[in-house]
Amino acid sequence: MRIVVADCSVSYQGRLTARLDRAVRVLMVKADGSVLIHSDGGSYKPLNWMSPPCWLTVTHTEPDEQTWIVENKAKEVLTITVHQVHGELAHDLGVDPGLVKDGVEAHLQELLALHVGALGEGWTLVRREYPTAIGPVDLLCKDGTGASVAVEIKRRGEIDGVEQLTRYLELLNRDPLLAPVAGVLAAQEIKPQARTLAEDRGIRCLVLDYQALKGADDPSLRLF
Amino acid sequence: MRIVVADCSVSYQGRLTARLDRAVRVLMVKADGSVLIHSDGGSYKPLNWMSPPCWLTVTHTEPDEQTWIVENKAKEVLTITVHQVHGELAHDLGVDPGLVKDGVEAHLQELLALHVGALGEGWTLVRREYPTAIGPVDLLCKDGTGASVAVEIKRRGEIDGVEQLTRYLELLNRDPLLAPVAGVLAAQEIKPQARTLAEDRGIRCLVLDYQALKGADDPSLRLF
DNA sequence: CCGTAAATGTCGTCG
DNA sequence: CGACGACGTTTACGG
Repeated sequence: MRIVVADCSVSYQGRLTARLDRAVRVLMVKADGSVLIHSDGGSYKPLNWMSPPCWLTVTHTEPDEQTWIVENKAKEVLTITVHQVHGELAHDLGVDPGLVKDGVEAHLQELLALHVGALGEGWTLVRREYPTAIGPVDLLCKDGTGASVAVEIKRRGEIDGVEQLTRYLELLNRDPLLAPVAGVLAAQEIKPQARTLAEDRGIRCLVLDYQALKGADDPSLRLF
Repeated sequence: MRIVVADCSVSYQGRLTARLDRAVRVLMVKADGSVLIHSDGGSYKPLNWMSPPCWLTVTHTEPDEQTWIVENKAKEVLTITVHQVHGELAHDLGVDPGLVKDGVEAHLQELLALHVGALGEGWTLVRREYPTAIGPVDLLCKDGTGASVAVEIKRRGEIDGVEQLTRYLELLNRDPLLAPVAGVLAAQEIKPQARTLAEDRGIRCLVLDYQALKGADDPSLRLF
């Protein structure tokens, strides 16, 4: 990793054409050759960048000026003209152990698959990732009466999730072995608009309590 | 902007729970208090971060150890334990003039509006950005027989685009002066799932050749 | 390797 | 401020 604070101009030619006029910025060159150009604001997204795999070539066009050219296989080119270097720092970081996450959608699905009874009395799991022509349904279940229910799981329930589930339901209901198939949108948080649309379409909304699901050995599990 | 190369451990509690075990990383502290934690690989996305607006507090828990706590309004907390500092660099960058983009996206609509004949024999343009209650349709056309056709243009045709066009068609078909209105999804690339859904709904899929449209003076223009 | 869905998405625009 | 769509989306996961 090499970090350079420099007065620079930048141009990018690739999926679009973009340019950064001359200013002082931070250039981050990673071990794999990728380059990030950061300003002193915005969010984590750099002003401009080149992702690996890519190759950096530095040339001195003038005594006090460098030109960095970063290219990749797809012929995208990031060109950085370094007018003046204000600071520099380099260090070998080695390989990172990586981020360990907890609480994403996959975990919710896992937990709910394990405790499908939380959806209703006597419910059973048919399978996770039940395949359809347009993609897999998160959970396909049978309710207490043996009727099919498709469950779509989201961290946040929004319009998109309702649309997604609606598409699945439309397809599943064409299968005479399954039909009629009801729908449940399960999420840690459900936006009012999504709830309105879902209920309008006869889809049940269920707010999940992740903590309660995790502590599901606890019989005081509360989902409703 | 302040950059610190440090041996550190990190934890994040907020929309999810995540943790980074001890390793040497680059900590970038921006003028607005936001913090990025980068490793020597991956892409432009940091391993972990806190976006502005947020506030950084540094405490010395032990003589040779700092604890950085970054919090925001939503009570999300990023905690960085700095075990050892290997390098440091600070510089005032000032305000950046920002990225200037030259979009390609709008061009596609422009080009197709000019050469609407490419959609079919005898087609004519009614108008671009034809207004509906839920937003403008990219193109409204008449085909060779005088029937209405709504055209949705995307760089990449995905499910979302089909849903969008479906909503437009539903509205447009309520207008007795227009109905029946057919639909065309036109994109440089159409995903199989989107194609399946579109055709299921009677929406025609059309793959656009940007180069051919650009060289549209050339009578050998081929879209099909 | 390709395709699809998730994301602490981020970022603009528009109501 | 919230909703919606685009993004050089990026990233992870499954066939």
